[in-house]
Amino acid sequence: MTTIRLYNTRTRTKEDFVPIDPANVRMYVCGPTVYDRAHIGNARPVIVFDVLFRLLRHVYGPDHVTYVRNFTDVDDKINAEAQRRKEAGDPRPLEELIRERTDETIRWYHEDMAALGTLAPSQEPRATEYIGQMIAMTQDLIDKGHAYAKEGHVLFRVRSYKDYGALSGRSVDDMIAGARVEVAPFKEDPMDFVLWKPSTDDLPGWESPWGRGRPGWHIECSAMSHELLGPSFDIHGGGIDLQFPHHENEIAQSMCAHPDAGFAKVWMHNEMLQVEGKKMSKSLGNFFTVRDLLEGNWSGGWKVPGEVIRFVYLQTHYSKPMDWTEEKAKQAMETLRRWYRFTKDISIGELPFGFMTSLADDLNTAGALSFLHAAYSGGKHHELRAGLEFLGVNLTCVAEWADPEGLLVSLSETDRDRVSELVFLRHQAKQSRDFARADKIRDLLVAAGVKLKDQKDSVSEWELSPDFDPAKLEALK
RNA sequence: GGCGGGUUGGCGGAGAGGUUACGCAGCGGAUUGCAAAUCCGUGAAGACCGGUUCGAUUCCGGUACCCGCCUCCA
Repeated sequence: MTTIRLYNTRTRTKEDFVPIDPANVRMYVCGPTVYDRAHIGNARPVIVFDVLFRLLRHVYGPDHVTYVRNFTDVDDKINAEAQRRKEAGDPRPLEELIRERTDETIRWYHEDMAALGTLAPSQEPRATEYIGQMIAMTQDLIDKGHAYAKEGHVLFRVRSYKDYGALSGRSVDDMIAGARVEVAPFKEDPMDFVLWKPSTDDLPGWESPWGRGRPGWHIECSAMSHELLGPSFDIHGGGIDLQFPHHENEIAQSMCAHPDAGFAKVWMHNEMLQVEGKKMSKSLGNFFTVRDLLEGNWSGGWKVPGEVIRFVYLQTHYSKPMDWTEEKAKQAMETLRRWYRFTKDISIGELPFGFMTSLADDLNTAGALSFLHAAYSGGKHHELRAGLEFLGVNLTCVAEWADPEGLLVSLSETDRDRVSELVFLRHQAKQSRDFARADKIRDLLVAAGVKLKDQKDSVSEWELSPDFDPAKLEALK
């Protein structure tokens, strides 16, 4: 059996992965707050842990892996958007507006992530459907002396968990020294964090022993992972920016509520994504959603197929910062296009030599890809295909933009005749050795997005680029 | 200020204490009327300064620079 090795943030070492129960390998990944379209940074953990999900299913069997990824659907940004709609004149109650907004955002999320070739997790719990469990866990933490209620809030007593800060390598005292937060007066300790907070009438809220309110951010992951995966499970994943405070607080809550269980064994964190070397931000104009890329609504200006986006992400190890650049996207597209031609009609073979070893070595997707290149240049196209399938690069989807015949389907009769005519005219010009004319026609066709493949004696074969523009064919007299 | 991560050839990007990463671009060649596409071949690296070692880009220490987190952003 393949031994998977994973870098564990908790121990800061790469370890052999040994599941608690090989018959049910359990993974929890922090999912999105559903207030808007997912941006391309959100897509990174989704792709990274999708690859891990596929690897685990391969090694332990598809029915022996449980992957939970949550939706945070209680959040101030969601509330703000719902309130904006209400103020705009929508007469419906706030709760309904919120539900509509989160339902819509979840639908978008599913569409966009599916376009990236990711499998659906086993379960996708919504925070609002686990409020009862959160209240119960909060009460349990109070009962055990790890939390206290004050002025409608419930706060976690950080000093009651001796290992607080272990995951992110901080001590409570250091954090207080460097803290820039204003400390609420009802906190016993500046680092204590909220498990429950009161809601005003214009905010969504749930009845609780501490009055009408809503949960703090961190408790949802503790409550839902416990409910769906049990008090201990194998892998907990998310972006490195969640390491502190979110994951630190999750550990504190869960370890204090279930002291002997150990909570998550392996903690994995993906590094952040940049765009053209800079942090992605709306003010820099380099902020893109996945949908923006898919629809060509970004600085590159062209539609980036989901498989291409996925391929670009796979080229960088998850633990390193990744830079999204147009150049990378172009190269990835060319590589996939070339590979597609040689794999489309080929059966799935064995995985290429070295492929699985790389992937099992802390998810070295970039290394695994190099073995795909080797399979390609070695003529082992059925192995190349197997590797692509394994990584979730769906050739059926690639066909939509890489298959010349597929592109021709959408070509009108007139345009097809026009292209054929020009290709034939060029052929005639070549026959009569009028190379000036032949080259002029060639330049026109290329500019219009027609790719020519010259044959020895017969008329050239041709196919279309995705950017084919029939209007440009009219330039020739 | 505290904590964490990074720095590899023109660009992107991996592994390994000593032997070619790989991809793109470049260069040379095959092919072509010339190109494109395709194929073959090929030069080029390890931020800086020390240390360990027979030998380090790979291990250890320091310096510089970059990035992230510390503010419910993956």
